[in-house]
Amino acid sequence: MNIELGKNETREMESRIQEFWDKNNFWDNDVKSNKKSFCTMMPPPNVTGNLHMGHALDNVLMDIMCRYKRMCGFDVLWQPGTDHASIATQLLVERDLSKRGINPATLSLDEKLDAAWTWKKDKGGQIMNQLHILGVTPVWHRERFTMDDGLSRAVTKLFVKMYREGLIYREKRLVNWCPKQQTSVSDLEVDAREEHGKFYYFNYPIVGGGVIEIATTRPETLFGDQAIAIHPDNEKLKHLIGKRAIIPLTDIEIPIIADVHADPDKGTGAVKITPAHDYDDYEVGLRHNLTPVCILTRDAKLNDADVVPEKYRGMDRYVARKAIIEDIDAAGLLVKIEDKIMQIPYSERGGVPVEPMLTTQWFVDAKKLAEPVIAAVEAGKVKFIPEHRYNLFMAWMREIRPWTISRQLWWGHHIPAWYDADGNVYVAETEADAVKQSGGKKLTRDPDVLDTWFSSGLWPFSTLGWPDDTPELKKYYPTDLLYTAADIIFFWVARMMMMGMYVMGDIPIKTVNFHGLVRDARGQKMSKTKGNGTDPLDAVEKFGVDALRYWIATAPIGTDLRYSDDEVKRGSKLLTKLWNASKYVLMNLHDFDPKTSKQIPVAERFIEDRWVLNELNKTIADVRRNLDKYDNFNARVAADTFFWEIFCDKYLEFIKDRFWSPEKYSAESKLSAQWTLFTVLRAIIGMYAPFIPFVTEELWQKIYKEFEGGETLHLTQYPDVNPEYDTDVSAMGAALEILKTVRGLRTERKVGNGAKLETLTIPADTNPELHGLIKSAARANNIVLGNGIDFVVAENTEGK
RNA sequence: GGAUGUUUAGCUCAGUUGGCUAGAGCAUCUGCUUUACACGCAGAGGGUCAGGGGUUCGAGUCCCUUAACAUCCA
Repeated sequence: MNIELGKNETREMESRIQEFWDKNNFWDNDVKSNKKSFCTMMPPPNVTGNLHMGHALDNVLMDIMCRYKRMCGFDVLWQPGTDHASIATQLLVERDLSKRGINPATLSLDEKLDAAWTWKKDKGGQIMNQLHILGVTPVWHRERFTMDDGLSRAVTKLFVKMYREGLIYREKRLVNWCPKQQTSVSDLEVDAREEHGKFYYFNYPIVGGGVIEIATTRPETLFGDQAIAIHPDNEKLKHLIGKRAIIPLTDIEIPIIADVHADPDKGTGAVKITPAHDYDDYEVGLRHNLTPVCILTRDAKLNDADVVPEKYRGMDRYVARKAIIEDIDAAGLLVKIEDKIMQIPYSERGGVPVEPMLTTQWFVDAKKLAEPVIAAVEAGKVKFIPEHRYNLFMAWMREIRPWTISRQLWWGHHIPAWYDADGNVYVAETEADAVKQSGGKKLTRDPDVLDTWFSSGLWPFSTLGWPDDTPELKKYYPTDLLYTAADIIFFWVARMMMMGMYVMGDIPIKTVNFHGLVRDARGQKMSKTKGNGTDPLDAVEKFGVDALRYWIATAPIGTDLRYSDDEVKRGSKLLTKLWNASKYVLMNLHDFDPKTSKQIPVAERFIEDRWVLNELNKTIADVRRNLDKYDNFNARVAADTFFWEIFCDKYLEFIKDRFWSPEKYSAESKLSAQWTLFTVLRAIIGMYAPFIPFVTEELWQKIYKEFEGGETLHLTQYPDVNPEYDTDVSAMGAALEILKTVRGLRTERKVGNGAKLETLTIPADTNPELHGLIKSAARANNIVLGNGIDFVVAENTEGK
């Protein structure tokens, strides 16, 4: 073999290899093959998004597994695609329009949609191109978008089906309302933030004399009050139950009622009940037949309801709060104001506190959908990694509430419902169907769109062709594995589970692997506002894709990962080491040819040869065992330990003398080492292939392709345990011990590692098979058998 | 307030079902231009495994408890 490895020009090499892969569609699935399938779904990123470390983490971890499975002979389908991301995209498009001097509010729906599709066309490919750079191997030509025709058809079809089966319904009730975006949002899109607020105590005059003191954090809603509640067992106040109180600043009378909601130990023990503006109060209202009266506009200003005095109409909720308190004070009704730490629910996207708002929305009966999921997960059909996520998932599933799916937005899947002039609703897959249902009336379409997670919940089967009955669905559903960050366990994973069970009758994913967050070197969350984020592509420019991937493969299960350039440099070091080791192996194979050189049976090879093969076997078993349970971290550690410590630091050193001074050894000494080098290096390259696919491909192309045939390393068999390599190498332990002791003595006696030893004394009972190895590895001219270990340094070290 | 997780070397983390002297990388120190690699090699120092209690022949690992931190839910 006459192969020389030059300098490794990482980025040049990586783009060359990427181009080679791109030309060949190596990663295509084959639905017709008889191979066992391995299927996974790419969590669809926002179509207009930019690649960040989180995406890099998901996709590289997934890629390691897909490459591994492919090399294990699976028919791998990794389904890529992007999400329309409803509100997130809509905000970007509107911002872009405004920047160009166009007020989005003045555009028609069609004009806005045009703008969004144009934007999608321009920016939509970007994140996929960025992912591509990471060398990941989804089946690219199968890329889907949640608003594709096929996927949209799935959404419509399912909506109609669920409506007909009573799982989707339309109802007027309190929902989380974002006054900024002026849309409903689901419970999940609300974040509680701790804030310093105030607890206001003031009096309501009682009809017939006296006052009742209440405490509230939201005085501005008082015009919507429908009652004051007192706990029925409240000894101090229960005599007031049945009387009527007057809302301050008005002459409106409301009843004082008995309800357990009024905690005698909180505040004053009496609470104002505002059914249209508080979830608990809404429930109280239902119990007591109170009418919810809404006193806020869609942008959270006091409205024109009869109960709202003229003065406060049009005031923002917080302006009104201040004004009302001042006026209550002026009226002599204010008792006191206390500081209070409060949890304020904020709209995730809008960035302002949400308002419980009485509106008509579409809901999914999540409780019903959750039942079969809970049963399936309890039956062990879904594996969570790490396991403790099981509890989190199940707790949420068991307490799931109705899912608000309508959004007052324009970008997304428009709800397939139409109304006639009387407000009757017709749900149908097409407008024509709806008209038919109505008996030919003139209908208008529901203006709302669906929560983006409604369509992404269908992802595991809509991308496989549902609602059509496709061979892909039969073969690849349920999918095998999902890597994702824990923060979308409810948003996405739970919704996929519910939709999957409902539509397909089976869970959509067998194993869900949650990884941690990527943090900066100091452990801070990466965020745009802090500016401490690292663009994965910057890291690629600095260190190369393989180095970044190697770093990602150090992600221990379920814990956060800290990014720093130094960490990624470790990847570079490993790559350089692999390159140099390969270079060295090739130097020693220049007079070797696997096609013609004489075979040396493993049993006849030198003990160090048999030892390294034996260690290789153990390592391969270890790596495979870990990869089989999706543990990339321990797989990589096992490969590293073998490659660096066993192969490079020990084996390559042990055999040097056999190459430099062949005359001292048997005729087959060199061949024995050459065969061993040739096979072990191949196994190392194979083992590392899923982790660092570029450099391993390059090495394979240069060294092994001509002997093995085939086109790419990544479609060869993953290294497997070879029973022939399991020979008795137990004697080797003694040699390693002796050599370690000698090195220790060298340090102790300040004898450099390069210095020759005149004589080396080793224990008399040392296995003779080891003498040659010990002599050469310890750089000793003579071996003497004696008691313990000692040496005499050669006077004038020769060969210097 | 509830739930879960974390706490092991200066730093970042491993440590499988309880079992030889608790490991790695980085950092530190010492030596080495040994003909693949100084992005390297050979060594060294550094840990009361968060604190306390318990089970056991034996506990970083199992149980109880306390504390700090993190995340999720309310």
